[in-house]
Amino acid sequence: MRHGPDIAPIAAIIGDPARAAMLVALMDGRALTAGELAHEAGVTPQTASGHLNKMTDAGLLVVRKQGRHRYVALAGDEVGQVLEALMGVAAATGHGRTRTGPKEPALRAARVCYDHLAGEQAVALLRGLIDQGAILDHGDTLELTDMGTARFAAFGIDLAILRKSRRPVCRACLDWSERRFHLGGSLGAAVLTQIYAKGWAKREDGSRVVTFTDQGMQAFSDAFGIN
Amino acid sequence: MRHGPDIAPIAAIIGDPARAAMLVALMDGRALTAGELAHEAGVTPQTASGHLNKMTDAGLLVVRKQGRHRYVALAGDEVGQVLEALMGVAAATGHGRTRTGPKEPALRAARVCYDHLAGEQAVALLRGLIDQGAILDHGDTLELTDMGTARFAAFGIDLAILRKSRRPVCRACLDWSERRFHLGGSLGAAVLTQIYAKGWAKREDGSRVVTFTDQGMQAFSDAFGIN
DNA sequence: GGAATGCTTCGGCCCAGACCGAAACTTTAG
DNA sequence: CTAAAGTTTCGGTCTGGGCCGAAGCATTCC
Repeated sequence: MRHGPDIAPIAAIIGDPARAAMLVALMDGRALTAGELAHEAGVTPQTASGHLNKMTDAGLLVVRKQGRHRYVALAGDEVGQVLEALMGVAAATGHGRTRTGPKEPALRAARVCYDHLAGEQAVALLRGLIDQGAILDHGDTLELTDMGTARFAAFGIDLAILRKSRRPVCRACLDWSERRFHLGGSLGAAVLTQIYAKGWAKREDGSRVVTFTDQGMQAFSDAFGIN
Repeated sequence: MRHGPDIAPIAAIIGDPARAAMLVALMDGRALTAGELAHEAGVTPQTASGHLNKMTDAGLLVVRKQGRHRYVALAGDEVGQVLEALMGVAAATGHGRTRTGPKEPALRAARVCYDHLAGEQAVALLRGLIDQGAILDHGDTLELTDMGTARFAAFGIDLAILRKSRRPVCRACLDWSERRFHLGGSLGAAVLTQIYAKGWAKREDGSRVVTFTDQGMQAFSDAFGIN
């Protein structure tokens, strides 16, 4: 502990099986109630309550009380990124039977990563945007071109609004199943929102899987120049 | 625990203060002996031995026995990336006094990240390489151009050798003090090696700080088109 | 109003695991 | 060969913390 922040307390919090299960359950970006998380982790509500207190105190979660429910969500996409990174190491170092990613093919194809799209489709999306010249990757951050801004405006996303937030608009997020980058940040979140709004895809209940309709997949590919 | 690898055991291992101290001490990329790590973590050798066994079993460390010493190093740059990511969250969520990065200005300017350069200088380096057209950022990975290959050859780095290893040559590594990307991978490591070899800079003992000489800084800036 | 639901606090049990002392083992030094 | 240094294994102690039962607040429903 010569310098830099102390990572042990944070890692210790993630290191408990019940808490890790809760965090993973929250990785789809939804806000869940304390009771749902207790069931998810396989512990009683009073045990879960203690865990949630610890995680909010540590700044990993944010809470919103609403009626008699307590809705909990990940505190930010930074937390989600750490969880994905840990999954990468856990998968790589996992005792022998190293599976490259999720078992279910559906999960590998398209899933939710915190609040944006991940998986094969997401990787293809970013690749298509770069090939089209809508996004430049300038080393430190992804950079949206004017052409890209216009394209997203046509897609129904107003970049001016996104830029007002402190959250980075474009962010390269490492996909632990594909081992490639996909589009994160507020723009990545907005794209997923639009995909839902247009009815191209919907989220499977109780899972991170995102299922595209046939027409949705076609429209998605056309819109972003995939293959 | 619906799907995906189990992150709790890995996080639990990092979550112990003594083990976290050892891992952080190893982040400068050197291989340290078991005794040195015991001292670093403030525990007795026999306690450290147990910790090292756990971490090697988990795949976080690699060991090389040499004489009566046991040299230990991080198992790969993936592990280093997780540690840096955890530092980012620990710094961001750390009780109020959020410092953006290392306190010491020297540490912020240039330091070692696993086995390559990090800090302001490293970020400037990658920026310069991209501006020069030596490296293209193609979304998923950084891509070295032919021009870049020639430039590095002139710098004394043989890319053909680097490409033989399974380790990625170019890798974008997120700098937790600068919050920007710098050059990692085997090429990043080779650059740092050459900087040492040319006498442009040297590592401070017992610290991650890298100190450039005046001429070294000048030569470094000239070589990579910084500012 | 009473009853049900969701969540929290309190108290106590219990176990994993971090720690060290002592001693053995291995390699280098003299 | 003896001595010393580095490391490991064994045995035992002890504390931190995860867990649940019971009870106590809120909020909503009837």
